[in-house]
Amino acid sequence: MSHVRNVEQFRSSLRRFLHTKGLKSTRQREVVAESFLAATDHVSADELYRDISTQHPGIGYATVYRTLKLLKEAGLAAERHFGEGFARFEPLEPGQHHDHLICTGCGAIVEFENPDIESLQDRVAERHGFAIDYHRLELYGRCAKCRPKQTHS
Amino acid sequence: MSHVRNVEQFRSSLRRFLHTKGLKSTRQREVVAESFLAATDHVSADELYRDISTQHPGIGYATVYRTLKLLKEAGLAAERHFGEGFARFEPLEPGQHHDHLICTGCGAIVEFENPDIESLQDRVAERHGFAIDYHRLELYGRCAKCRPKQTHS
DNA sequence: GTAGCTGCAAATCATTTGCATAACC
DNA sequence: GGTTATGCAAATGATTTGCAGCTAC
Repeated sequence: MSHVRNVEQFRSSLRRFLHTKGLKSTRQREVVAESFLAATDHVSADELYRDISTQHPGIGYATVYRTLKLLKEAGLAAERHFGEGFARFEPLEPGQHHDHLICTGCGAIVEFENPDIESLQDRVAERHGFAIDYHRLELYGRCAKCRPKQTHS
Repeated sequence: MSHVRNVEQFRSSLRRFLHTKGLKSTRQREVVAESFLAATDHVSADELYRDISTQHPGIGYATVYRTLKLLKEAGLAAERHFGEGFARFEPLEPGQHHDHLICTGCGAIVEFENPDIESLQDRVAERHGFAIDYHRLELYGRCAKCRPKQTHS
């Protein structure tokens, strides 16, 4: 889903963000951003760090965390918590949003979008006087492969 | 919403659970369970510990955590993460479920239920071959009080 | 009795931060 | 050239665990 992405565009978005904020565009930040995009979606900071380490042993844990935080601020990454005790991150296509189906058997994560659900959410929020900025919807269950076979007996 | 609850029923559910598992019903576990029910919904372990401390200075942090874990296993408590860096817990009415509206201004948490959203979720899951066990839906935004006043200019 | 608990302190794990040095603009 | 970034190591904060003594069954 988010794999079809314009790397160049992502890179320049980041540069623009850094420039606007008076921050510097460094080799490390480019490397982290690049690896982040190249990685499977929903990497943890640790996974990303390890990925990077193989090619760039110099880059430290702290830099990975610091860069991920910047990417979030730039609106280029989203932080997710799937109840594993640590965070996972995914690249964000500007203006795009999706929710997740998580298989409690094999850990597979499937992304989906559903406008009908979203408009119902808006209606609920409105009813309570809220103005929604963002939301989180996760469905936990068993994927087709992990589903226990039907008991026919 | 979950404040109207039968304390006696909760207590006996816990006892039954402990007994089935060959675990013991102790004074501390009763105290923690009691305070948990008495507390405002969505307490953190820390808040609960402090609550308890005032009446029962002997009970330690570890016991609070351990009992909360038991309550989860017993299906009597749900653990929630609202992005604060720690967990919040709420008593669970058997078979009842609800979602949350969270104000990013004042931290207010409002519970809601919406069957229409739930059935759409089921349909989405089905389409992907998933069998849903549970889900999590959180809407983040500003409540009526915290909403910036409309800019009319 | 004895397996299962408790309380404390120490351990763990993810994430953050202080600081001296190094890199961008 | 001065400000901001990096990399390490140490700090933090939430949660867990080891262990010696205590308690329920």
